[in-house]
Amino acid sequence: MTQPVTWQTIQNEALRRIREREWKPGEMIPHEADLAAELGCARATVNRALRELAAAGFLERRRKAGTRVALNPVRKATFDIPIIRRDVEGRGAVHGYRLLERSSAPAPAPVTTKLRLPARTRLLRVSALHLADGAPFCLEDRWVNPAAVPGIEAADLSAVSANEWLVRNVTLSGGGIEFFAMPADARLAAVLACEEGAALFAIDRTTWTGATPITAVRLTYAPGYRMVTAI
Amino acid sequence: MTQPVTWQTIQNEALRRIREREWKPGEMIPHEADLAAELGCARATVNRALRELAAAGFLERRRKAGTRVALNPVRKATFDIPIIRRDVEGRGAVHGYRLLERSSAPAPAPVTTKLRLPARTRLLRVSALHLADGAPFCLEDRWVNPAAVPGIEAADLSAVSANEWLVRNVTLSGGGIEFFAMPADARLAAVLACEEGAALFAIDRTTWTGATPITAVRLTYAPGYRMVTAI
DNA sequence: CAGTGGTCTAGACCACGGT
DNA sequence: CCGTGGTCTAGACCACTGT
Repeated sequence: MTQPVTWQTIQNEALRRIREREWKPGEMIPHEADLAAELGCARATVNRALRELAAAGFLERRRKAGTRVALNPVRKATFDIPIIRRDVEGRGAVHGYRLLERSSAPAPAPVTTKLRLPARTRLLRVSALHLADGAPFCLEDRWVNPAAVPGIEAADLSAVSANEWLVRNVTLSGGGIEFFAMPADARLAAVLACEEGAALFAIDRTTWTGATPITAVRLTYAPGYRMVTAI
Repeated sequence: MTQPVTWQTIQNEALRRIREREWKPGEMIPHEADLAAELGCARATVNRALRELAAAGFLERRRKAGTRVALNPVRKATFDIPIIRRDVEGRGAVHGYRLLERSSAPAPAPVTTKLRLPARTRLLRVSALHLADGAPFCLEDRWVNPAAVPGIEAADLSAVSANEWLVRNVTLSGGGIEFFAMPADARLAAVLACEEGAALFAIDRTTWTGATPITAVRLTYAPGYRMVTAI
């Protein structure tokens, strides 16, 4: 009944020892070589198991110092940020999309600052409303740097959302995300069909390709939206 | 000037090829063995580089089918969920803590449902306010399953927050998180020193050890709070 | 300086799953 | 069936860092 030793076997064993306090928080655990010998596998296997536990925040590893059980395990939550259509469909609803506005205009200061562009740079502005089963779901307010995204000027954003177009056509990139709550102003209340002052969940996202700013977007969700994940 | 080949070298090269459309979305990429030969390294090195790219959502890998560039790269955002004291201190403020309530009571239905406990199970209820530089920062409303957490009945939660006590004394193995916005009711407005109806950012979290429910907590943040991360 | 984790290599076997 | 990724091994060298 002894199953073959894989790195997951080792990982589960390590987790068990942490959970059952055989290895106590803050305490050093045996070296990779010792564990390999004890558990009857190669050091590389132990390494992979422990490396991932360290990445997940359960262990802290340093060269020479060794490995210890994390004292304050930082819980990490990973969110998938799907394109909105998928999000809607994942909730079992039919996705709808309405392009509200598309223009070129000097971007307001908060946007240019976040994208580190000169003040009042002309950017492409796209506003669109996402619907779930016909009801307002999420307002997408976006500013795109056309210099960094050739082709978007010509793209038909009435059929495919800018969100989706960018995911499909723009290079990989990094960026930042902020989650927060904000009250509905008159415009939001009208578009999202809620009362003025209603508490709305919102996401600000900026996207880059290397040092080139691509887009800044604010997604404002209709009341009741919850962003869910597992730890 | 040729630097030693590490898995990160390979990973960057792969990212470059994806970014510059040498490998197009949906397209198959060369096999591990071919890449290893081309890039002058062992297959295991290529494997690690590509495996992590697949985990990050850039590639899709299947046995026999091979590896292809993801068509809809799912953006993933990872949040560190620190203990609140650290969060406050990380913002350059002094953390304060006030225990508001501590009692034992039958938990309301939403809580017992989420924790999959019988209706009206008696749980330990802890309410506490976290302060940043003396101003209300976050209200912690928590229900703890005392059967699963021996020792908490005797713990002094006026000095250390329940949040921190649990992190230190229980091994949390899993759970769920939900982020949302909600309006301040009368109690929240009073405690967080904001107006009734103000838009507040809130987090519902449930925690488990294996199949045993440990705790359900709602963290409600004072207006203006933003949860920030990088992609 | 010396111990520990980080990584690479070359070879091997296996499980999955298209064909 | 058999190609592809998934993983293990044994040995090796290296980088970092505490002492």
